Amino acid sequence: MPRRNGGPRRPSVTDVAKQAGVSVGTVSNVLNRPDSVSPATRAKVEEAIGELRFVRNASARQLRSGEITTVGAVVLDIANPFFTEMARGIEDRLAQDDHTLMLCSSDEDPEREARFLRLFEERGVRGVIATPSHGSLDGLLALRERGTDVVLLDHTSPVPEIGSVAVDDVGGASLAMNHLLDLGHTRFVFLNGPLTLRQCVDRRDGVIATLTSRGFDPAEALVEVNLDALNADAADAAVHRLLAETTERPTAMFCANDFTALGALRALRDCGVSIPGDMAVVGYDDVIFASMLTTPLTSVRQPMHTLGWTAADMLLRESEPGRSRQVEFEPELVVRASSGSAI
Amino acid sequence: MPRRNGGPRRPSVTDVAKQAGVSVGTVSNVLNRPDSVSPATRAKVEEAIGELRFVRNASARQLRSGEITTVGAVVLDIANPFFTEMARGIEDRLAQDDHTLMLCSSDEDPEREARFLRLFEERGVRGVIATPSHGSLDGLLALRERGTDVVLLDHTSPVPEIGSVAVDDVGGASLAMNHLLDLGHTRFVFLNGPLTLRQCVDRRDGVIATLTSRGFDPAEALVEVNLDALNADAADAAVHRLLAETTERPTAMFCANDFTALGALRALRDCGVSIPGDMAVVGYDDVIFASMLTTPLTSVRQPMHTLGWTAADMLLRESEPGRSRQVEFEPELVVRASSGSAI
DNA sequence: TCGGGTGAGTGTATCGTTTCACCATTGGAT
DNA sequence: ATCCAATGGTGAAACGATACACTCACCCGA
Repeated sequence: MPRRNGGPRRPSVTDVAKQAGVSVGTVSNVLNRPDSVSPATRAKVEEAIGELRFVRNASARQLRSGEITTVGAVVLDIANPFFTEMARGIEDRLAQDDHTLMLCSSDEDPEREARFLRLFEERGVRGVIATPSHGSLDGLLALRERGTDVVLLDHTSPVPEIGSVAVDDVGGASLAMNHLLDLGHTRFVFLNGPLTLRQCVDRRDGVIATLTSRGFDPAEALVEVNLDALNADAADAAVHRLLAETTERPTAMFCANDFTALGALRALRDCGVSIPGDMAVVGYDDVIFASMLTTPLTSVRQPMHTLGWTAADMLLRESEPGRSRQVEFEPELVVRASSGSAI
Repeated sequence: MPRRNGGPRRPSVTDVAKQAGVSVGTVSNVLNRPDSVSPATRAKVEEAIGELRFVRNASARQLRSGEITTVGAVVLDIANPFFTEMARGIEDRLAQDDHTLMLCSSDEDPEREARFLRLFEERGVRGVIATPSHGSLDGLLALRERGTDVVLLDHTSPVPEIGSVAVDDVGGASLAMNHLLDLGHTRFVFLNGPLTLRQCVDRRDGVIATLTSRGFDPAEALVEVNLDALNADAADAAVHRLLAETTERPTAMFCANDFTALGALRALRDCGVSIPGDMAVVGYDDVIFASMLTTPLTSVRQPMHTLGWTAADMLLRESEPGRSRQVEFEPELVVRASSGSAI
């Protein structure tokens, strides 16, 4: 039975009732419907609560009443500012309705993800917000089918029963490329990540489409580099290789992610390429330190806080009829020194 | 009563028992002590569980058995990599014992902190790990007194009933200063934060002590700058002011935090001060991007993951007798290009 | 044949709340 | 005097899973 660690049993409503000389029902009323109790008895009960240091038992409460004020969230990586910023947004929306967030990091491991989903379900959470790891949505779909509300984050939902909040990655890439084209650049590098990630595929589509629509032949104007992972070291190495091989060097570079942009910047400086003079650079995500680099980084900003806020909002309004279930936001370009002007 | 959202009631052990033609006790045995059930009946029960898509109700389970596998943690800022890295450490240790973490961010707001502590207590968590906001430990002490185990993180405990895991900030500052002294520097800037933060006070003590012990008079060799907040913009402005005012410029700078170091680097470059040629710079925390700057930053690394791991370990072993309750780790200096050599 | 041991399964009390049908007491209105 | 409604309060029945004391076969050795 639940005891204080090593100590005596925690006081229950029964103890409070005894101490105050009333029935348990009255104690419960004081706790949940204080207006329906006379001031005198309420005072007595409250005093007893204080004296005994009574603290409600959430398990019993939830078991009986079924009232749920917890929402579960699984993100890909809790160490990435992109996700923590979204978590902030979720939390802020939940706080408005006195709900709380239970945050877990799947580390892109489907097994961990499944474990957390089961945990949430056993807990009987109000709903789950998830950034699915690695394509497979089966677990989430099954969960939804068993009756738990689900909202997808940074991933568009393929089915109408599951809501989703995402960002237009095709459009984001267009923003970046149009910016560079407007500056007069004609030869580009696209430093992209693995094409198993939806984000990378979408951003590539945006790059290609933009070039084509502006009258360029991608096969000619674009050098594509695909990294194994979206991190700085991989980017650093790739850029070194690129500079060594290429004879006619491009003048602009679009990176799929700010971390890769960071690595690229390091490599470029290493090789004596000035930024933005010899090479304009644009990143993606606008993470916290993008503006704090020695050469502040132009980047595509995603409304991270709003994403989280909206997902939580969608979950809490789940029962409302006829609202839109698939939301997509537009990213925004933040221009800083690293792109500059080609003229 | 707990229902699927909008759907029928979730199946319970009773439903499973009926479906499988056994008693509820047997179902419970299959769930918790599968070896004590014959293979034939176990199969029947498991089939029923699958058919009905039965999922345990955690509230009822916890209410009856008192078994707790959740630990609560409150950190100051979930967006700071320093804290998320510690959270990782906590989670890794908890996973070993099949426990899970409920992570909350107090945003340094004592009211939010109190709200989360109450939530944890009502939930009957196994214990709480907290980085206390703003000095006052009263809430934590009261919680402990009511029987919930508590471990302090990045803060030394003033009382024996509460364990703590912290880092020697005095020693960390010494590492940084000794490094700069060894390089031959003789005039220093200490870019510190507000002295209401324990960390800033301790680091200052370390700076002063080190200078003194190496034969310098701090009043002469050291320029102290106290920022209102530990962020890049404040540091940037302060360094601009400093360079304008000072006639005999110091050659080395120690920053209380990597974010302030970032701002300082920006200001220095702005003013044409070369790094590390004209000014060596050392930061604190070794956050993720410290190594990825154009001039990689020398920084004092704290064993963040280990801190979290140890705190969780301490909590899980709470009942063991005679183990040390106040742990302090030593930080480590990571030397990179930004400090270089003064010779 | 009997007593005892063992393995498999049953039935019910229990955890701490909330809910809800139900009583008592009051103070008017009829 | 009688009835009615309102007000404040009671106490037992849930909620779903677990623990535990118990029954019932069945087998074994004496």
